[in-house]
Amino acid sequence: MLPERFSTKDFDVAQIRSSCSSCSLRELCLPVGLNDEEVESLGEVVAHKRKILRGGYLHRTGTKFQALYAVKSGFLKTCVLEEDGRQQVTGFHMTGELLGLDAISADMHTCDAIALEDSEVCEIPFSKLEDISRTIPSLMHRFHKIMSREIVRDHGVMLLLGSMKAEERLASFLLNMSRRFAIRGYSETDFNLRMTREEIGSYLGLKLETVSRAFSKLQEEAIISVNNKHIQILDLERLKLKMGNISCST
Amino acid sequence: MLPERFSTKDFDVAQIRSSCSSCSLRELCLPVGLNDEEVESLGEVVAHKRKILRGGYLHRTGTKFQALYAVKSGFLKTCVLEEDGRQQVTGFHMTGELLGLDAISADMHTCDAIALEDSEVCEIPFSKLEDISRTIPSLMHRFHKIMSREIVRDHGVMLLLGSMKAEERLASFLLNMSRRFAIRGYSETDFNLRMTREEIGSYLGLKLETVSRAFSKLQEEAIISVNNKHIQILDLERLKLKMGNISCST
DNA sequence: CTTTTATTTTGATTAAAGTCAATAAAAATA
DNA sequence: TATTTTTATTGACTTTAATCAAAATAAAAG
Repeated sequence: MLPERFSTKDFDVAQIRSSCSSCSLRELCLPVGLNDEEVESLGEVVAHKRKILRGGYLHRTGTKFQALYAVKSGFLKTCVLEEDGRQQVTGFHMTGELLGLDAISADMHTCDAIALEDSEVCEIPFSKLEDISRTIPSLMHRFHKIMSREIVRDHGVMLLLGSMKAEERLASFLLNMSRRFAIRGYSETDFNLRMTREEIGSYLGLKLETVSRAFSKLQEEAIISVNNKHIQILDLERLKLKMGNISCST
Repeated sequence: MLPERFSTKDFDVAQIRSSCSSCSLRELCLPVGLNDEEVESLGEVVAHKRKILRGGYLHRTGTKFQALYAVKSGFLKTCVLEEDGRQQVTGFHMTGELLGLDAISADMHTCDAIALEDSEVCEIPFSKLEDISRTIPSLMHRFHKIMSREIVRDHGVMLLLGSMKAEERLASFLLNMSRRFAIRGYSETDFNLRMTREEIGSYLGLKLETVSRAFSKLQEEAIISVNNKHIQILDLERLKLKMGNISCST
């Protein structure tokens, strides 16, 4: 199901040192340049690995917060669900990304995290992470940057939801997916989406029919090619023009 | 311009100990229960105070990140501005709240912060905060909770922008304002908004005319009374019903 | 205090997206 | 493989909010 040009090269350094911190801690560790001793401390932090089958929950709203989760493989969505049935997908999460940051606030998860394909995560007990980050300032700083980046990302989504039209939103979404696949060594112009039109719609603040129509429109214009969940971007530049100069970092 | 029933009682403890950490550090310090020595360390952190006149910038997009800002008094908005002129108000900020969290990510401010009335902030140099939080774990944890809460708040705004109608959005906004005024000792049913209809609209993903119509609608229904920026909530319960069971914590 | 500028309200019209409905296609299950 | 269920597309129509425009009100500046 995954594209084929995936490379684990980036993770080799960590892989040699610690069994579980392999790709899961890429996000948190690699950019800070830890020494062997420091990485060893971290090895203790991420002792536990978890597999979640497609459709399964990594965590549910209201349950006690124990650990952050680093996505080792797979694809997940997070969504907030209100009593009245209103639902909003707040994010899609792929390899190397960190989940559970919202739960620190009230020691309780504020959203559901559901696997959109069989996935693996590493548990990072949060109290341990805080302990260790006291002795490794660069790790603490790195963690702060990750939290901050989530805030910046959310502000980008707010801009999208607050000021963009359906087609612009979809273009923005596709470019974001494209970039994130590219970072992980997959094709930036040819990929399979893991989520349904309804889930895309929820994330983009649109109904599934509107999402479907926007896909069809972009295909008519020969900007993308759509076969169900398989997307090919035929003209990256024109797709970027569609969203009108907005950066695709959301 | 501010409502009159304001009390500084909550801040007295800190005020005795350190001149500037008075109300500015309420958010960050008070709930962690620091001892005198710890508060003294913090006094060094928040040495610098700044006044911003109405319409003035606290910080601008793209400028180097140096410090977080704790609002000591006044009222500010933050907004992201795109090259094509698209603008989105990402938040309104009142006494005791912390600004600049988005800037940690790339060592650069990602939004403008503009005073909507004459305001005072305390600068909290971020590197110092990180240093000190190493020796005061409870402060570090408190800071993590604040960042996490910002993420939760943003998810709430995403839900609002993604799934609520104009009138529901405005009801949600008013209830949020009401709650935040109440926390600070002001009336929860009678207050002056500091922002224009256009700024409310930008925050809620609506045009100013739509915001105005929604105000008029709620007034017609005798749920609120509107006199320009002066709002009276006549029926808090019905206002809550308007937004359909969604919590007003955003 | 008067003039100018900015803000707010309201109406008429247009554009965009939602809703309802039918069909088709894909995926999951028996 | 056949059947059921889920997901996606498309059309017709409705609702919602945006746009355009004018007037009224409030705030700021001279």
